[in-house]
Amino acid sequence: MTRTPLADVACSIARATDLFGDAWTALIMRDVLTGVGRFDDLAHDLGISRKVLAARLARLVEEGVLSKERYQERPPREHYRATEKGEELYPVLLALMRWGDRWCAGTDGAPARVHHLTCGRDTTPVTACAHCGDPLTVHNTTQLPGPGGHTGPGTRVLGPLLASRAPE
Amino acid sequence: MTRTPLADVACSIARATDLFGDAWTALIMRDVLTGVGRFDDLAHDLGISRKVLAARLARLVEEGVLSKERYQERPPREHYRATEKGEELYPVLLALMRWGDRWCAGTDGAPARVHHLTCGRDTTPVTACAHCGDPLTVHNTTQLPGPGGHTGPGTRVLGPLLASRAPE
DNA sequence: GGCGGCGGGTTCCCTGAGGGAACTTAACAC
DNA sequence: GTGTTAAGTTCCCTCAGGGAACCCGCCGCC
Repeated sequence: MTRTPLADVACSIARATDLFGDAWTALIMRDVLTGVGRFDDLAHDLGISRKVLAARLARLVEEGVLSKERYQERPPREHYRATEKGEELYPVLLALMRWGDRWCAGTDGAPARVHHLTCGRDTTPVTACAHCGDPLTVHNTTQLPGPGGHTGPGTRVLGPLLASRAPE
Repeated sequence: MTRTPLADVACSIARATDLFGDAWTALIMRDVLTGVGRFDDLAHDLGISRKVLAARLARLVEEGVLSKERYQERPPREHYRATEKGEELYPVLLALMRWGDRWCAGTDGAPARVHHLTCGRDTTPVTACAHCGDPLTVHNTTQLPGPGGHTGPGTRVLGPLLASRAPE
């Protein structure tokens, strides 16, 4: 299959997707970020093949998203924890969860609530502008080439194409 | 392969991942949301196999994320556009892009900038609490079972496990 | 001190999804 | 009637994922 390598494309979405665009990675990160860090727990909880789980974990450790730590010496036991790089995937999970809540929830509502400890309320994650705090949508934003947007052969920028929408 | 079906798991992340947890889907949505909607344009832009592109588009249309519209009659030409359900995937893309910018960008910076038309500035997407506007992180939130969190066999809730972190 | 169990993987085989490229159909355009 | 563009479809091949069995170090215990 030789999955098309996306990491070298000049698009942060592609680069992130190269790691994250796998059905299991998001769920592994969900579990690890919520405290499930042991191999067997992950395997049982996710229903993932142990082989694939081992491969995913190795990849995530290699990428610096997880770290493997020995939490007891005798007998030697290890678990996986999120690094800072891994913890910052949390907003991606929240965005996915929010979308799933809105569009995939059954009649009885969302399967889980997010409780914001700081303000003490159940909350809904909103993707907002860092400056003005307004929610960002397709319609009130546009993408422009950035400093790293070298447009060589085979590279792509998250296109500044919004203005030139396809013909009506 | 019979990819493990995740849509029936009681977790919105799993449900969203069932659709979105594929390397191509995120990139297709990126393109469609930025105005690339024609089959050939997508195929060239992404470098995706045409067979897989056709399958992905069919799936996305079936799921109600994209719609296929005829934009000219003679000769008949069609393109794909995001539905409301599809447009709401934008925050997920922004979160992915932000993460990629922070952790995968080269020395020359992010490949693209997000410009917020409403406030007129280049912005950084922040995942914030809908109530107080504070950024949400792993540390200031916890997950609790929601109304749809029926914990039958084979179902899972994004666990309320944060408090009971694995042993140190 | 041998036996069972647990945690954390690794190995095996099998299926089927993805890659690549060629082929197809339909509607013009010259 | 030859060429071009758009939008798929078909073919073959390889390799990643699923499933289940196997393995190894280190216990606890009787």
